[in-house]
Amino acid sequence: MPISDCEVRDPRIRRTRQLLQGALKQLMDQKPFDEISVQDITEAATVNRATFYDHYNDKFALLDALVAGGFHKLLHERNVIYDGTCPTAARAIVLATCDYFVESRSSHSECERQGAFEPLMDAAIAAAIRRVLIEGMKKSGVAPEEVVNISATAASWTVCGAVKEWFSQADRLPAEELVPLVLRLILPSLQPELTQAEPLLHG
Amino acid sequence: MPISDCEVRDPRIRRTRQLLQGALKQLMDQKPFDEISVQDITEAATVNRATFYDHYNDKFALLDALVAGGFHKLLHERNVIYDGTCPTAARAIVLATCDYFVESRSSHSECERQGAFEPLMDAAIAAAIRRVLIEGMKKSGVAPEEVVNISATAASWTVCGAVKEWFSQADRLPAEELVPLVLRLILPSLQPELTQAEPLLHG
DNA sequence: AGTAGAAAACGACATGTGTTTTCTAAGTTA
DNA sequence: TAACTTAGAAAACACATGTCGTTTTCTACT
Repeated sequence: MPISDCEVRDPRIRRTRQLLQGALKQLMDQKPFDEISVQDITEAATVNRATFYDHYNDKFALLDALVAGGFHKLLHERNVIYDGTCPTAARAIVLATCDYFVESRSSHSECERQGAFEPLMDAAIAAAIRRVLIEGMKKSGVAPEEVVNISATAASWTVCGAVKEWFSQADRLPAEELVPLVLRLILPSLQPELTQAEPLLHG
Repeated sequence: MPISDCEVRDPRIRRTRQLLQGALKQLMDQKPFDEISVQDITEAATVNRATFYDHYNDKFALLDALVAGGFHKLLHERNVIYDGTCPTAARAIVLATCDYFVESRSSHSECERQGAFEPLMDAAIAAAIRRVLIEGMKKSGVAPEEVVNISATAASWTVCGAVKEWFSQADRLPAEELVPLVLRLILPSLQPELTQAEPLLHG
């Protein structure tokens, strides 16, 4: 049964997970995710196959951890700290998402034929964005928690969906031009205090 | 090699796929998706296991077809035809999404422990919503195609994400109260013509 | 420094996967 | 209706998956 990733003291655990994630990362540069077996991963990681299952339920869980960790690290490197209001941070988040898509999908050999790969990547990225947004929105405390959660979730999915669509387009705009478009889409989510104020819709 | 689902003449093919989808649907009322094997499905469907692979690459593809088909049918039953502007249709889409989550997740025995199940469901639902939105927005032709695609994708993900979060909450609001909240979130996506007009953001 | 408790390695096992080949039965076209 | 065409059944194959005990190794704490 896998143990939570945060606050792992034992260096062996950190080491093993590092090896597994590194192995998956490396293998994904060579072949698509659904052609990679757990065996391949554990061999490349020089770890016993059974050990894999002490840490992750399946290779999807490993992918999830890899993407979430990588994206979160990317945000951290850029000092992205969302404070609940500032559009600069929102802008940085969108740009980071663009970069992450470009980086991690162009390398991951060719287009994935099918399977559960893309949805999982997307969900992991959205979850990472969501965490950052919720953290920031809670600090500014402009709305009740349920509304914050819904708003942050919606915003994270909006960013992820928009960037995904942008990335899928043959001759896509420069990322800088996508940003204001996306920012406008998520603005209402990031300002939940206005939500109940304006009677924008009728019937 | 699977054949496209639309425009299938041969009744044998329709029958087999119907059986497979029905079997999966039925099995998911009994146990979680990741405990269901292709064998289980084909046995319940009285179809040979090899035949399964003539139609779907794996059980994830079958799930995708099931969800996409089911949700699209739900929208159609309610005569949801998005015309590109009308909030009534948007409202109906949100409500339908709520209902679909409630119906299909509460029955699917317990919470799924892990795996790629939820992301796939979500992606399939979002894709179905996206199709409806794009169809409608293209008719009204208020924006260039790339912008329509990005907007529709973002909106569909927003709806799906918000409803998912709403559904995950312990004591959730009534769906009717969620609707205006979500509508406000997706309004900018549904009105892409305003996108370049207002200088809402600076810095 | 020594020890209790943990995590890792290992081999083995039952089951599931995806594909291939051959054969039959059913649908489609003329 | 007959000839053509193709879906599906059945069985077998190599390989992957997930799980179990057991043994070994290492960490963390006294």
